[in-house]
Amino acid sequence: MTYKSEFLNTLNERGFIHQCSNLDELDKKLREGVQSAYIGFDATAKSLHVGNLTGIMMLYWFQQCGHKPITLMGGGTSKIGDPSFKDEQRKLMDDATIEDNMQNIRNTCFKQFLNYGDGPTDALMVNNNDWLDDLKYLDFLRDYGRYFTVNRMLSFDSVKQRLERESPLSLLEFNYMVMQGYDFLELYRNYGTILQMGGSDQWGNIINGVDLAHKSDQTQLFALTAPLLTTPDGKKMGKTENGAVWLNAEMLSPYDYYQYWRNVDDVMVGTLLRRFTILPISEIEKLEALEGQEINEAKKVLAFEATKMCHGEDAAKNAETTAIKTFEEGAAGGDLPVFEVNLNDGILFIDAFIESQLVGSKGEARRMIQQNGAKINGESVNDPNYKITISDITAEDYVKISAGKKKHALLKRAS
RNA sequence: GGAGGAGUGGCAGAGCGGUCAAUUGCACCUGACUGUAAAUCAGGCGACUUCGGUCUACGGUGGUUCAAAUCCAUCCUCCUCCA
Repeated sequence: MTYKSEFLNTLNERGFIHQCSNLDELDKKLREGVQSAYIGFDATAKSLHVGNLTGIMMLYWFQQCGHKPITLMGGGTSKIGDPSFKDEQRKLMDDATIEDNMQNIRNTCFKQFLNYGDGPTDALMVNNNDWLDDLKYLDFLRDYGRYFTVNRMLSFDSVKQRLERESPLSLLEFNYMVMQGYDFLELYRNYGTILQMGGSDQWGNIINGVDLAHKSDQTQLFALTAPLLTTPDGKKMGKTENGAVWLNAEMLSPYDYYQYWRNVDDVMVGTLLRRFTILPISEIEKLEALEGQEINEAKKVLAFEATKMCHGEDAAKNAETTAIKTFEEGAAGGDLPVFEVNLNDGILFIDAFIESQLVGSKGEARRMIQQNGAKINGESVNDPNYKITISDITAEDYVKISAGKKKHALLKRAS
């Protein structure tokens, strides 16, 4: 299927389109001139993670195609908590924390992908707290509450799941979808925003806004969702053993970010290249065609390009160099975490593990050593009481310790 | 407000006075095989340890007992039915 608008064509060939409330009409609108679209983001952490990247990329392309992207921060809704597919209630947050998170997200995450400013196609960041905070309960119920039926709200997957699991769903959280629907209306009225995008799990919430605008303002707004990324065994993307894959370099180093992409499943490579790099489709098709061991080449490109998008070209190059040194030459690269220790007195291998945060406890370190997973300068060491001293320092003036094959750290002597 | 039921490790879910740091599945970690992949196989999976043990844990708090995740009381939370 081809579209008339550049935006939809781009999204389509890159695998971003899952559901749309009215594709033809949206296609037409997008050709009529500059439009604005938004995606809502959570402000519960001080960084976004790769789970948000699909949305960010959609806004990226939206802007590249000559439109105005709006990033809506859920400052107000963060006070409530999205019940979608969560088993437990989210903890509530105070204003100061939320505000702090928002600034962080804007300056470290969005900035790499979107151009903010005052121009017609410059990105805009708004906080729904600005209008939600002042709502008067009775007025709101009278003006908008009448457009929502509980019957329908109960039929949403996000709610159904919660009820089926007999997990508590408070009225507070139940209201989340009403708030989110109202956001859309508010953005339409203030900025003429006609489109809300998101992951397919947000479909219900988005449609709420579309319906609300239709009923209250007799206008047609649009919903567009992207397929949720899952690995072949059905797991959600974006989590590692250690938690979320953050976009903020302070919370996850560019090297680790690079490694995340470098280690994705074979079968995901094509999808991810389309979605998270801006390489021309023709080039992606070539990379996708690689088989067997050669897929690694495609993964390197993916890792490099994705890291470049998020952290810039220099950081991507450093990460790549470190990866090559570490994995292909068995040496060590500059991006590995470095810890200064007093090597004159020596340090127990086990303690060095703890110190470098490669493991969480001494017991775990012992296990690692017993199971042959612990290495010093690439050599397995089986003695749990081994003491690292100056004699372990390599010609490059460091000691490399490894937990398993992928986690490495450098020890340097404290000066 | 009334009557029942339930709260166990990241999740699911056994145990129902000692042999329980707690069966099992999923998740996770390490090793082998590979390609920094997947699948498969082997081992591991509370903390500390002089590897003998020690400590903290089965919603909270008290209690019974030589001994409690298991019994009692009370509080909290959730579920179902009734008002």
